Amino acid sequence: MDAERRARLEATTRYEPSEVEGRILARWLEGGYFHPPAEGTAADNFSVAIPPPNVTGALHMGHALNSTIHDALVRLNRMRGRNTLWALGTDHASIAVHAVLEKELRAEGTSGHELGREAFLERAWEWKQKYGSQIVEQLKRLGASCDYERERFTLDDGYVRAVYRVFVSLHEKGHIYRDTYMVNWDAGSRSVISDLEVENREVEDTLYAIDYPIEDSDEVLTVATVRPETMLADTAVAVNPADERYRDLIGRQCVLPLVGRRLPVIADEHVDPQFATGALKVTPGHDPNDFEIGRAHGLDEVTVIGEDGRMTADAGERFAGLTTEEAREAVLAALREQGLVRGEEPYVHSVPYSHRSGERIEPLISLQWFCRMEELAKPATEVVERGQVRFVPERWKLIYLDWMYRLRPWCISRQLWWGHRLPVWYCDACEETYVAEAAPERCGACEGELRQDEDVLDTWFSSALWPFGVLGWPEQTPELRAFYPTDVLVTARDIIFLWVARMVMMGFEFTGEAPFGDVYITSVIQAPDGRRMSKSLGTGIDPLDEIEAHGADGVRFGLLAMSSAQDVRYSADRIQQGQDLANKMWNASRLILLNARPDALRGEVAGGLVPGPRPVRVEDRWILSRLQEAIQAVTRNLDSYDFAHAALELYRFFWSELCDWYLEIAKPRLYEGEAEVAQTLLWILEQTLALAHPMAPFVTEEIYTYLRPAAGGAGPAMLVVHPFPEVDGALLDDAAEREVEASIELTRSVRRWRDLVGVAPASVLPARVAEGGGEPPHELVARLARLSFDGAEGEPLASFGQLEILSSGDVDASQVRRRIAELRERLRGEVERAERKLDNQGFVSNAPAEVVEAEREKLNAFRAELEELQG
RNA sequence: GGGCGCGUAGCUCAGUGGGAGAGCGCUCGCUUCACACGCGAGAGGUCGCUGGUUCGAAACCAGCCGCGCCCACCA
Repeated sequence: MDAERRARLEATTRYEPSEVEGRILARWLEGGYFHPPAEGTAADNFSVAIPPPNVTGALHMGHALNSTIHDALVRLNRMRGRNTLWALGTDHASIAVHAVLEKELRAEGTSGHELGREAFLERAWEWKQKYGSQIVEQLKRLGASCDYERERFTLDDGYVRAVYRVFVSLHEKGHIYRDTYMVNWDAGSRSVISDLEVENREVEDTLYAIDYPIEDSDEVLTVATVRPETMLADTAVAVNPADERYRDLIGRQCVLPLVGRRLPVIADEHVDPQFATGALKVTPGHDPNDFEIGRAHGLDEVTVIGEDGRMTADAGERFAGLTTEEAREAVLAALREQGLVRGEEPYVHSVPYSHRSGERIEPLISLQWFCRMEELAKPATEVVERGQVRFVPERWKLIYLDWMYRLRPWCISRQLWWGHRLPVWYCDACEETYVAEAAPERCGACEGELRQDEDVLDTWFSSALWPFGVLGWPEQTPELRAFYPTDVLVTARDIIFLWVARMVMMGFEFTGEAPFGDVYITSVIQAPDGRRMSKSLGTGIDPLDEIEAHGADGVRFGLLAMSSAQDVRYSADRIQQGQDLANKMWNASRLILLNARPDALRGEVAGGLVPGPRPVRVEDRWILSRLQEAIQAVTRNLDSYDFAHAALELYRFFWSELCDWYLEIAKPRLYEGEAEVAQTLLWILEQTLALAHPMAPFVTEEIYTYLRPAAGGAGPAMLVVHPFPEVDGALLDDAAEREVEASIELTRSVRRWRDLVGVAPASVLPARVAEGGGEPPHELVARLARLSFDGAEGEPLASFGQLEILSSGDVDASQVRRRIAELRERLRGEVERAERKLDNQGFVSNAPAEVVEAEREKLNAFRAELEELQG
């Protein structure tokens, strides 16, 4: 280390993330560490594909958690020496882009409609060029080691080819078809949306009872509805076939009020005789349930509500042009005039809303493209049933399967412009339809002009191809060979159906295998008060602000530490804990690096950087053994997706064992220039940095820039490609652990005593080892508990095992006696409790032998301690 | 209507059959030559309630109370 760097290290008593992170990131990128060669096989390599963020998106807490988890896994595997790819890309996000641009255009006093398709798309591309890479830059801030040189966008030419290939193939197989069917119309985005994009909300409405006169009689049939305006499209009235009350009416006609249409009274099992009057007005054009009934009975499908959410001309002159709410009032007023409103009552029920625009869904009959799911679902269901695709936590498996078992056709066309325009052409002259990857020139039948379908595909249609699309499929690219299938998918539970299930289906259909092995479902991070984190509620916390304030490592550690199988509230304390850990690592490293003499290093370097450790004392063997346990625990936790425990185990080892005890114990030897302890410390530091790197990459990499020259520069150029530590069984040492832990306990006892008795912290107390007491207490106790064994004589004030503390000027003897009495009392209680337990025959005979044995040992220990206090 | 999950220290959460844990907060004490984003010591819990299984339950079972989420075409 040159003098200047050394001086800087000495002066920097606080780790400054903002000063470090940009510099370290640049070196990773320059070094090409995130850009693996497309070599080897997917079985040997490690790969993941990022859930492609929306181009409109800014990094939110969900991305931050997801990316931190991805990155921990990616870095872990890269350090294990696997050829590792984190495939990166962004999603075109039709609806979101439309929403953003429409807002801009409105501000300019125009609209997409006025602009027209071509100009709108031009504008969308401009917008994408300008803002689309924002989130990618933000991922870098987090330290995400994606392959930034292989970035994909779902509207790239290659990706479009993949989408078209899939569409055409599914069409050829008969899975994709065009049909007139009831769909979820979202007047907000002016498009149809899929069932999955609909959310049902509890709404308080009014249930109206309306009299429908029966033809050629004075009787009426009373129906119940919350949407009186839809009566204008009624084409029947239905009753349950088993309902005695109405049996005679079946086959007769009602006269639809206000309209005058004849409505047959039909019998259908769907009708619940218990509900309201047991008579259902049937509106096949505007209610999904009625649509089914209508199709079953061959009823007319009348439409009175248009795609703009307003009443159409077919609603009649009085109502045409009104919104549905206005129409409802107008219809009710007209019915009241005729005395046909029989009753009204408050009624709570669930109503569909668009998850995209937030507007109420209007069920409409529309000509759309659909994808049948039965065939596609088969292998995707089996593979999860068999556990070849494994959900973590496992409970999501049931939820996935439950959905797969009752899949319905997926409406895949959208009335938008930004996206993959359907590869479908129509000939208006002869009504031929062409589905092809490339536009046909003319109609093959009549040579007529062709017109391409105006619609684009559901954004999730293209996302479903992501794991192989991102690797260049349908071309047989080297990337595809090297990295498909991927190893694990990490995502949030809200897109298990929208995305995960569809990827599995498409994976099987087009590559013959599942696109990933494990599916890890992350926590959802809520606001600290337990509400949803959202911009509109004002409950969002910006990860970039947090990175700014606490450093990327702090944010990463905090997110991992708070992650769980449950949803969790955002914990600022956990982030702070991570920041503190980074600072602690920095300062512990300073202690070692500034005091270890590099010329002291001896021995061979194997794999890493520092020659193996040179333990000479029991505490050296102790910390090396503890380090092995920590490596084992962290590794196991990372491999089993238990990130919180991985993070907290690292913290515990580093702070509570390495810093609190070993560094304090070893310090004097380090200052004295002992070569062995210096080497041991440098080796432990190297191992620990590598262990922590997947979770806290920046601070560990920064420290490595000091460690490497200090250690002679033999190892890997950067920590990012340093071998991940492996447990060395030869370093596990139970005897050393027991011995040092006993010393730690002794130290704690002495400190507790000092504190209680009120000895000044700085004063060193005379102490000795009781006669015939065997081995003297370890010298580390003397240092850590501030005792001196310089042969002083005197009365013992207190004893801890063989250790006696002698009276001196600083101690109040009466206070000491009182405390000792209390301690004895407590120990007697412990002895009694243990004795009682061991007297319990049930316990002794039924509990496992080692449990009983452990209890006996405890009892003996308490008895011994008590005995010692008697002196 | 069906399903999933949660209720543990003041707060946020671990712990899933052998004597209640972490971080923060709180109290007391420390400019101890890596770190005050620090060091040492401590207080604080009838583990939602009621029953059961067990020698032993925070953990397993049943019921109840409270909270959250997902799925579902009863107007």
